[in-house]
Amino acid sequence: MSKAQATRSDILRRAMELIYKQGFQSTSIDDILATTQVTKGAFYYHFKNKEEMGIALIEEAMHTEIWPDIQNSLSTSPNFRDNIYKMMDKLLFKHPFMTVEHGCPAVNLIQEMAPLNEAFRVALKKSLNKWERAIEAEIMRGQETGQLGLSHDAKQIALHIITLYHGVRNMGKLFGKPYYVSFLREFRQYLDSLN
Amino acid sequence: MSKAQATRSDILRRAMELIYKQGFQSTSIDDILATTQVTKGAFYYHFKNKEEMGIALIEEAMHTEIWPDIQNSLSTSPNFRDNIYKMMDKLLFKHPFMTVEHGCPAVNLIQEMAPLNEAFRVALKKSLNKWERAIEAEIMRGQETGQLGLSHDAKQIALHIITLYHGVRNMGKLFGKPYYVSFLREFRQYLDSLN
DNA sequence: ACATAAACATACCAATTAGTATGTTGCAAA
DNA sequence: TTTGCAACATACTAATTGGTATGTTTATGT
Repeated sequence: MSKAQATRSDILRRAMELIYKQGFQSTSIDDILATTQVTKGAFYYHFKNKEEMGIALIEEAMHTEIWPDIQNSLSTSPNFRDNIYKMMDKLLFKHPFMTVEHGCPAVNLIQEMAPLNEAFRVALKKSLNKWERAIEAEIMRGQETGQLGLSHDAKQIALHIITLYHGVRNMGKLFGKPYYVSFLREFRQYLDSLN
Repeated sequence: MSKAQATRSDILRRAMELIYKQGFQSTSIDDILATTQVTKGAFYYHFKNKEEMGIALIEEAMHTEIWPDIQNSLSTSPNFRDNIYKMMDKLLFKHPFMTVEHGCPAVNLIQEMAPLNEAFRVALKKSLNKWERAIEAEIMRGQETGQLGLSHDAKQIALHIITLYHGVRNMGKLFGKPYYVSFLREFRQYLDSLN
């Protein structure tokens, strides 16, 4: 990685941390620069403006942070229910920097920015669609191997699972980690109720 | 209502609108004043600071906006499933100022402010607990009338329903009203799967 | 009618904001 | 070695921010 690429990556990493904790609009560029070796000139060399940096964040950082957990879970065991459950468990409990307190950066950004900025909405939707298709594929694999009836709509279930993830990430902010635990129980029951 | 109370109420109503659409941190006091007949002196006569106004918003406006929909649905029909379904339907489709685009003000505020401000977290949690208990009571009524097995944990189900509401409000920001429709179908199935 | 406090109105301030203008440095090709 | 551009660095600006200081008006009890 060239020095310039490293600078760009430093900006994005630090921006990710701060935006995750404070929100996009409330994180100033000076905030990001203050805790980095980067100056304002460097920032505006790499990004046209704050918005473009946010979009880059979604497309790059987001992708390298959350996607691995998903791919490490799905299609690993023959039982599709176990895989989806493991995916949820990993996202909620095993991620290196996501906390119950601050939730999930993708969920947060959707909440904050989707209504305000079309470019954000498109980038976030694209990112979520990828996840949805991965879950959908796992469910269809379950159907093909006879673990799940063909009458179920795989896409609808996939979206429902993502909806649950969004919900639990928000509820966790109020009720803390114990709610994650009780949610996972309910989630397991939901998966088993699909027959 | 005295003139002073009307002023205070004007501030809160307009603040609600703006905070709902832009978020708490990104709504400035000048924003609120600009579209009201209220001056800064009046604002700071009624509220110590922006934070205190936000707390008042949660406790008052929130309560008069969302609570009626809940009480108008629960305990109206003998079938507890119908009532809970109706509550969800009303909240999602029938509310006078909530839109799919901007979601639910309570959900938004939890997302944004719960990790940043303890007073907000407490006020929001209190507000949500009230809702949770109302749903829980409805479920227990269902158990007492033999519509639902006693082995179910009413509180856990109530929290799960609220989790779903949080999730769908967020997902709606990306996928629009059609997703609400498909979610409601899935929600009906979930309610019926509880036996 | 008048005192007194409640309910405002206006002018201001220091800090912060996104963004720009104008530099400088370092390295790679000629 | 010099030229040229990529990759920064520094200093600045106009606008916006939450909050305050210091007034004026309005209602209300006596």
